[in-house]
Amino acid sequence: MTSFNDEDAFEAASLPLSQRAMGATMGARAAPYLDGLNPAQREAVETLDGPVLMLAGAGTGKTKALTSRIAHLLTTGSARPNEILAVTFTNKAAREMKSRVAGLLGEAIEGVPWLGTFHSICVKQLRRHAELVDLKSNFTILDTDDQIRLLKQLIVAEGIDDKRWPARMLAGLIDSWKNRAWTPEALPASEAGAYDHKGGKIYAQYQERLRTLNACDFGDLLLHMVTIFQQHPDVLEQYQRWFRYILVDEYQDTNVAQYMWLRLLAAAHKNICCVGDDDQSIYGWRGAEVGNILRFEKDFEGAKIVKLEQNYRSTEHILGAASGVISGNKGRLGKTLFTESKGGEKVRLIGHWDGEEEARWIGDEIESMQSGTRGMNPIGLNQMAILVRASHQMRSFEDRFLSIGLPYRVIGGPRFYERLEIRDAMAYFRLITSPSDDLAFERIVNTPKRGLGDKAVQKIQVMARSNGLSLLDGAKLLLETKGLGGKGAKELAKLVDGLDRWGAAARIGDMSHIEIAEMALEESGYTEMWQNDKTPEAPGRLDNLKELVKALEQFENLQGFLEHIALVMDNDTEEASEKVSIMTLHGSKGLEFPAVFLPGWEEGLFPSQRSMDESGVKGLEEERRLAYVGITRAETLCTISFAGNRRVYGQWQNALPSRFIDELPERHVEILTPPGIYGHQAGSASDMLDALGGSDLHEAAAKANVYNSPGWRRLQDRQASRGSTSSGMGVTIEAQAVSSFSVGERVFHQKFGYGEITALEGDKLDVAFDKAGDKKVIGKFLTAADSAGDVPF
DNA sequence: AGCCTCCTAATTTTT
DNA sequence: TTAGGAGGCT
Repeated sequence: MTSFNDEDAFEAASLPLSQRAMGATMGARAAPYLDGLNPAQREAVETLDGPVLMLAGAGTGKTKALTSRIAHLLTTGSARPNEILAVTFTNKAAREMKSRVAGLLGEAIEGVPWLGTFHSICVKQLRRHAELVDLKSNFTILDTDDQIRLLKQLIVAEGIDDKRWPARMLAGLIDSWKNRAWTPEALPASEAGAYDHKGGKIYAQYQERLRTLNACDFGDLLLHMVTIFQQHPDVLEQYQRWFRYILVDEYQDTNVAQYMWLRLLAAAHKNICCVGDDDQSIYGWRGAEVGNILRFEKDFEGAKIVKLEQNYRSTEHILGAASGVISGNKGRLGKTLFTESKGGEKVRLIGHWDGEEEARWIGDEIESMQSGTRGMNPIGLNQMAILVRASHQMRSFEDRFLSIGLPYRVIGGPRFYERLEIRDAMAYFRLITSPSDDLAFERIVNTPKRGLGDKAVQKIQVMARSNGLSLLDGAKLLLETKGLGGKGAKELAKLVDGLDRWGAAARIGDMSHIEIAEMALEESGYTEMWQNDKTPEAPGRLDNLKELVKALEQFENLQGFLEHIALVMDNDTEEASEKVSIMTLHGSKGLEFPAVFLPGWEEGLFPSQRSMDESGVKGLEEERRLAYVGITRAETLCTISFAGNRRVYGQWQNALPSRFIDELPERHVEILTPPGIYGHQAGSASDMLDALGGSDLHEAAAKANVYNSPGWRRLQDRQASRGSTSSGMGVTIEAQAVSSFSVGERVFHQKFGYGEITALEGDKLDVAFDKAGDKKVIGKFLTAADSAGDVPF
């Protein structure tokens, strides 16, 4: 089949009428993707030239628009496949786009667009131009583990107490510097002083080490390409000519380095189409700059802004609730989602006594929804999700679901390729393909145990360094010079010999890479190590190793496998069985479920206290966007809940309902009454108390405290005044919580725990905390503690 | 070298 | 509460 382009259209015009009619039909069939688009989507798809910002709210069909745009570029002949660059953040998104583009085009187009993650595309580029940043094109990509081990060596060498200054912390810092496109030379002095005044220095050393190791970390992939583009205009021009049209997904998540890379590439032709939603920017803590999307019009003059606001996912109540919450943020680009679907259930809101009860209630609710006893059609478990703010919240659900036998799946746990045994195995593979991979050598030299402890490894390192050799070669030399004795020497010789043989086998090629991998794992004693391991995880690890070997089948050789795996660490195995999904709010972005539960909406937990402490209003706004993302995951049923008491790090703490609850527009919310003894009618706080009867005094007092909390009272008031047209949702948490404290009063602080007020200065208070000592804190972060909350029970 | 015990710290996570 | 790391003991 031929492709459709301008010439075909031109030819069609000169054809006899009958054939012209046929051509027209074919034309229509060639662009069926345009038919299913609404006017806004269509505009975003058809505006091919110049900068376009597609502001796509949740559930407004942005992937559809994006893929249709690619199809349109191709079918109109505006671009050949390899002239299109489409970038995503995750491999999953890239896969999805690839398959959808293929679906739209059928067989019509030959060739493939450059479609991939920022990192995978940068790797391709960097392998081509590695020498420009003093690397060889076969550089290895370090994972976080390698990175931290390397940093730790530098930190120790620098004489820093790595307990006070953990390597992780520096790894995070360096990462954030790279996200902002700061090379060691460009690092602002204000930043270089971080990490015990040595941050900048160690950063430079680290980069130097990477160069000698012929390695990169993830941040480098982008940063090196930006450097190359800036220093070698000829290279940049080549890519500018090559990629005539650029598309970017999730633009609100781009960091500075990614932004610079994009700007450089688009600088000549400005044919860049960025798709994103400022309201769904939830990765600021990882370097994403909402500013990038907010500034688009200034960055690209004459940019066309298209807003996709028609939502195809959720009911009007769900959208109304989400819109209400997000409207509390300042400086938004501003979109208003609407839907043509009317009716549906309101967002349900329910308070619980504690986290366990919340889990119990949600479990029951899921079961009744599943069986259809809720007066609705039964909903399958696959159609339901529980979205939490922090992963430790998952635990109460897992406990509960295990005990009632409700099948669930946790999404976003530790990933396959990050598991210990997989990384060990891959370190063996790395050494087989590149014997000078020192980090891999360090990792497995004593795994399984070979009697090669710190002392032996140090000897190898000294030998290698003083002779300018890799660790493996250093080890060989050490053996030759008899620098190591006894059992260690014998074992090391065995390992070195093994690595030589496996490596040779891989080069000769009369064994498949799968056989070589199996041989290495077998002869090194690695498999045996787990077979002899009596811990309960061992069988699982052996299974994983088998799975790893199986994964090799899809690759030509070990090298190809390793290169692929460095960037594609995900492993979503689409499971068919019916299970409720439990995941974090972050993990839920981009997904949708008919029924969604949003538990744990409590001040301090959500919005997260830490976020607010560290990033102030910016942090709070990001939390609010997280709330918006959560609500908009739901198609038909959204249930928000909070608990008055929660065990945090073993200590019972009480909490107020989240301020986000106040921000839900009341006409879209239905307030449910908690079940059990608290459930007798829509009672007042005192009814609630009465219902408690003469149980344990502490407990009763604690309950009284919860149900007298401003948040709970507000809920009660709201329930009482339902139907009234008052729009104001009442005073915010801050306004209420800044109530007057007095010296000597017992208070509670989310971070510091319980304490006693020792002095007052306006809204700042001196508090002597039981655990955290004397602190000066702002009143709004404190709540009054009664004796009840004080006593763990 | 390996096991055991004590101490500390504790969001969100992709590549 | 609990998990992971570090340091100490055998």
